[in-house]
Amino acid sequence: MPQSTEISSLTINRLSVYLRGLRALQSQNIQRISSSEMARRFQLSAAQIRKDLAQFGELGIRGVGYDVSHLRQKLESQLGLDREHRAVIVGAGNIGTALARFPGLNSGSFKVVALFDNDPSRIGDDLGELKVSSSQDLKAVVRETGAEMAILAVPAEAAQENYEALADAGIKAVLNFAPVQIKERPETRVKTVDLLIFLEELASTLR
Amino acid sequence: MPQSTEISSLTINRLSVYLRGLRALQSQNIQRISSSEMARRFQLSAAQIRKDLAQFGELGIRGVGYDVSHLRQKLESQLGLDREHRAVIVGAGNIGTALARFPGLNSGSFKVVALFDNDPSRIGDDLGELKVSSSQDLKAVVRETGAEMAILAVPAEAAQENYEALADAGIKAVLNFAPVQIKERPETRVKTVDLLIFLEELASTLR
DNA sequence: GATTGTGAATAGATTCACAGCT
DNA sequence: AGCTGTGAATCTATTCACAATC
Repeated sequence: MPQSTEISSLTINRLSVYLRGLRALQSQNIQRISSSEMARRFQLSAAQIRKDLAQFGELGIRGVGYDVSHLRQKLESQLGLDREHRAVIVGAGNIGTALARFPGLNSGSFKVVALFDNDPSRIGDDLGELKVSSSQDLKAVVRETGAEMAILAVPAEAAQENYEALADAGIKAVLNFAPVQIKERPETRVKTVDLLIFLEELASTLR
Repeated sequence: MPQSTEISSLTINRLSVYLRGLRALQSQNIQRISSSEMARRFQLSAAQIRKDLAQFGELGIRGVGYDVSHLRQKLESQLGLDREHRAVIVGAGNIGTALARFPGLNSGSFKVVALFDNDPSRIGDDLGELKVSSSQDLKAVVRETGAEMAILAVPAEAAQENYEALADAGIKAVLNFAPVQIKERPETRVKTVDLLIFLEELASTLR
C-alpha cells in the first residue's frame, strides 16, 4: 500500500539505518533476511521495522522474509539516494575542512563539489581535490556544478546571511552546524546539527 | 512540582535551546521574559515551553514571566552544566582534530583534556594546548585528569573496541561519530551522531 | 511452520483552553 | 490585566497480536 501521507523524519532516520545494515548484509552475500533478524542485528523492534517498510508497498514475502537487494534498492530510491547529490561546503574553518576531507561525504550518493570561505588568506588553499573558493563566486559555482545541497560551517553570527546567500543561489537543502536557529525560507530546507546539544544531553545523564 | 518521572531526551534537547537563548538575553541585560516572547524568539510554542519548565518546580511568576538569571541557573543545574565536565577525544583524524580545535568544546562547562590516537606517526603532534597521546595511555590519563566523557572519532571498524576501552577506563558517557550501532554497557552511555544520516534525511526531501 | 502486513491497543508528546496567582 | 501552571483533548509513534500468505 503506497504512502498517501508524509513519512515522518523519525522513520526516515530509521530507513537510513536499515539501509546501512542492508549494505553490510549484501557485502556478506546474504540474500534474504527476516524482520526479526534485522531487529536483532540493529537493536530495534521487529514490528517497527515491518511497519516502516510496509509504508511503501508489500516489500516482503510472508513466511520468508525480505530480499536484501530488492529492499536496498527500494530504500535507496525512497531516500532519494539512487542518484548523485552534489553539495557545497561554506566555511573552511575546522569543521568545514574536516568535512571536506571526510570520506563518507564523497562515497555513495553525495559529492562535495566546492568549498567556500570569505577570508582572503584561505582562498586558494588546497584540500585534496578541492580548492577553497571565494564566497563571492557562490552563485556562479552552484549554477555550473548543479549543486543542490550545502553544508554550512560558519560562525553563528554569519549563519543566517550565508543561508540567505545559499537560498539565493538556488540551493534546496542546508545542513547547518552553527548553533543558531535559522529563519527558514519555504524553498530551502534547513537541518541544524548542534554538537553542543548532544554533549549537553549526555552531560545531563551524568547527574 | 518536582519531576518524579524521567525527563525525555526531546525535552532535554529543548532545555539546551532555551539555555542558549537565556544566555543571549542575559548578555543583552534582559531580566525578565514571558513564555510567549521566548516562543517568538526561538520558534517554538509557548505552551510547550511552559510545560517543559514546569517539570522542575514553579519557576515563573504568574502575571509576570520568568526571571532570566534564575531560570538560567535552574536549567544549568538541571542539565548538569553547573560544573566542569572533562572530556577526552579518541581519534586524531579529521573530525577528532577539528573537534579538539572547536572553541565551543572548551568554553562553558566542557573541557577537552586529552586527544588520543594509535597511529605512532601522529602521537606527539601539537594542537594548541593539546598534544596527541598514545591510546595505550588512555586509562592512566583518564584517571589523572578525572575525565568523565569521551568523543569517539575513529573509523567505524574501530569504534566498538575503543568504546570498550573507554568504558574500562571509567568513562561514563560517549559521543560517537562513527556510523555504527555501539553495543552499550549499562555504566557507559553512548549517543551516536551520524552525519550521513542527517544528509540522507535532507536528501529525502529533494525528491 | 514461518514470517509478513496490519488493525487495535498502548504509550508518548504536543496543543488547547482556562483556572489560579500576582 | 497578564501570564503561568496544568488537566483535558488531540495528535503521533510504538507495540501487540493475529489473520493472511507463502
